[in-house]
Amino acid sequence: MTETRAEQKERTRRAILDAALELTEGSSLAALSLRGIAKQVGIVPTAFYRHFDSVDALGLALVDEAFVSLRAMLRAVRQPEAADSFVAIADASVDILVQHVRAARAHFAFLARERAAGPTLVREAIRREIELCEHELATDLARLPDARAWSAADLRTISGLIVTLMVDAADELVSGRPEREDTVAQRTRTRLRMVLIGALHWRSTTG
Amino acid sequence: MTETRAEQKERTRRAILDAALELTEGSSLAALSLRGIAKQVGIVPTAFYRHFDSVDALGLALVDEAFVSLRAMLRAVRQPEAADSFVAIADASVDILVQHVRAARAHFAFLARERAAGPTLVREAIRREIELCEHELATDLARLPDARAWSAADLRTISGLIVTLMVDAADELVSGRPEREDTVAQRTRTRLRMVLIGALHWRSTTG
DNA sequence: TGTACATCAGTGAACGCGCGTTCACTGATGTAC
DNA sequence: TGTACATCAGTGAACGCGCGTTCACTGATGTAC
Repeated sequence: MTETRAEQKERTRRAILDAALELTEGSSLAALSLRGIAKQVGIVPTAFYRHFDSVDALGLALVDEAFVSLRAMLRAVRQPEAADSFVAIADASVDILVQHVRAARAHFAFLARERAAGPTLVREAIRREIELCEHELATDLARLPDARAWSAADLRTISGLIVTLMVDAADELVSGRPEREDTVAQRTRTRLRMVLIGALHWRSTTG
Repeated sequence: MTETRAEQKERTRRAILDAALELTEGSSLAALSLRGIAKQVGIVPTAFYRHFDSVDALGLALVDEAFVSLRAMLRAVRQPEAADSFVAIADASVDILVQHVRAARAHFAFLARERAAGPTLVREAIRREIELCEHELATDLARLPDARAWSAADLRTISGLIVTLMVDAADELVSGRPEREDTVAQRTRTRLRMVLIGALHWRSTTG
């Protein structure tokens, strides 16, 4: 045999998750239909229950999966590297965002959608994840020598701004045509530069 | 009689639209159910057809309504007034945003949701409206004396940044608890200040 | 290697339910004289 | 003002459909000897 039963089962499970991600595009998690998924996968509706306890359980699995992709990106962004300036870090982060969104487009599209229109619990979970991200960025920024002039509140403002711009870029990347990728990346780099210039002149103009 | 037949009919139509907006919260336009609306309004499902041709037609009416609220806000923001600085304009714009979101919360919540998860046509319409908004802001900014140092591309970057931050603020206002209103407003004002400082130092550091 | 049995991914019929929409109706409101 | 008729917002029965989930089943894959 070329494929064990376990491998075949995993392949079907994967196909169900992929079909769910695909069908969710253009509507939402709440509108997912078991029978639609089954049709797309090429199994009978009842076979679904060999892989998930219910449609809700599938929804949870999708959320978990998408979060794995999101956290993988955050980890990559935080990877310590020889960064000599804010601008260099920002540019590198945009590259990492673009790469990860390209590699797991369906997951990021799912997150972008459910962040605005998902069930309350999912919305809150995504929001919490983004807040965590802001907090970690603030911590990372605080370690840089140029950051000494900033108060804790300044750091929160700056990291909040950066994360908002990155989330907006991710939204654009998943909702636009793939050929817009470079445009969005370039625009986001410019935006981040402008924000960083504002941040660096912050105290000198207000304090 | 205290109410004409026409007035009563309009009241029911209004009740259908309000019920639809309320039921759409937490899910999406695609998941709207005629029978759910009818139950909420207190009419029999078939009475719906005295007011709308179909459920799709109701969806279009909601989009139209929400756009009226959005455009009313944009008009208010552009109202020429004695604004002596970018910061004063920005602060005033945040106030107008907060007021309008408070007054038409359901409409803005609808737009925030459908922008990410609505039918493709609706998503594109909202996106176009936001782009138009960026373009108008760029035009307005170009008229200000301080803007002479900026190229057309700079103007687009700046207005894009500002609109992105305002849209994010609107998202926060409709999805957070109402008591967060002041926090969101204050944070947005601070963000806009930082961006404007970056914009004012833009050419001097890069050109 | 061959046989007898166990496992279990996928099948197909069936269930009760809510869906959008149609149709002929009712009876209060509105109008013409 | 009173009467006879028209309008039409809302009613209630009915339709065909897709939904999630249950159940007993089949038959290929896997295992024990």
